[in-house]
Amino acid sequence: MVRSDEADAFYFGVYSAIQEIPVGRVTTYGHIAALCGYPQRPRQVGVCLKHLPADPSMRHHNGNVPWQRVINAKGLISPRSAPSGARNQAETLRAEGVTVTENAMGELSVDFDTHGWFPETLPSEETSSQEGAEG
DNA sequence: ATTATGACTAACG
DNA sequence: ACGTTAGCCATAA
Repeated sequence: MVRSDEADAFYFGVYSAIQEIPVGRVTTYGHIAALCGYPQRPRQVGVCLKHLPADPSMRHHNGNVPWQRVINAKGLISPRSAPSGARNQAETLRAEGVTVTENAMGELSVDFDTHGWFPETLPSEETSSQEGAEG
């Protein structure tokens, strides 16, 4: 299933970057895209995730990609993953220690200041790692 | 081949 | 603060 070298590299980069997200942290589609060297293609990150199983509990796929730690730039869990996928995603995040709150409109929100993970580069690419929530 | 859609986001009004 | 517009491009029809 070789789409193209470039696309394949993008997929690989996306999955790799997501796997670098620590337990109890979340980041955004745009940030994953940027880490892969494609800051203008956050949508494609969503496309990559769509290829993964909808059930985060089974995570028996492609290299255990913890896609539940990827949310949108507004700090909300993308409600389109499945009929109740966002709900399921929220439960999985809570199991990892992430505080997920629900708005009056039923939107599932995560506080970036508490759980955000936005390194400038992949920790694996750095000789020394630094991280922390910024505000 | 083209048209439409979408797990997105920054910019603009 | 909120809706609209523009950019992106893999998938699906």
